[in-house]
Amino acid sequence: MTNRIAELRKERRISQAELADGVDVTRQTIISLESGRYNASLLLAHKIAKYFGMTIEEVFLFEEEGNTP
Amino acid sequence: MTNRIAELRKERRISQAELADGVDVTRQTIISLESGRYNASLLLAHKIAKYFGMTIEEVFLFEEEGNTP
DNA sequence: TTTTTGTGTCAAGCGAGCTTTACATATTTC
DNA sequence: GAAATATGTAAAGCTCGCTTGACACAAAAA
Repeated sequence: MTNRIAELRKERRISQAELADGVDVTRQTIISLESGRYNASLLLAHKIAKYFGMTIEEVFLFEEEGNTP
Repeated sequence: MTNRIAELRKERRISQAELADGVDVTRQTIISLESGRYNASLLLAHKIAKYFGMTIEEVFLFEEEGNTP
């Protein structure tokens, strides 16, 4: 799973600190999400999507993983 | 945050075990999600939504919580 | 009546998500 | 050149998401 957070943030010229503040987490958390260290929780994903005025599916990309039958 | 998992599951006459199998978690996890013991991870939320042929936003309901300014 | 199917509880354990604090470095601004 | 702004790393700590395994009970099927 990947996400478009850094991309969307730069498009809109928003700093990590600004976003972190807007969705009520620390800057560390934003860094970790952008660098793929771990995935957002469902709640945080929703807050971030809402912050950008998009749906979760538009911000977080689930490229058909877990297809190991 | 609430979800419509139990509702959707019953509509389609699917058992908890069947759903658990379909999204690759244990039955315990489904029970816990349905009873609101905790929230799904983003990845699991996506799998469940996909299982029902819906979006995350349609299955998981974020009723404007966290509005404590 | 016995067996099967579906739902639920309890408890221990591990890794993921997030926090806090502190430090490093590059770029801009004064 | 000094100060502010933006991004990044590292490590310790807590809670939450999910697992495993065992047991309980009700309703349907045999």
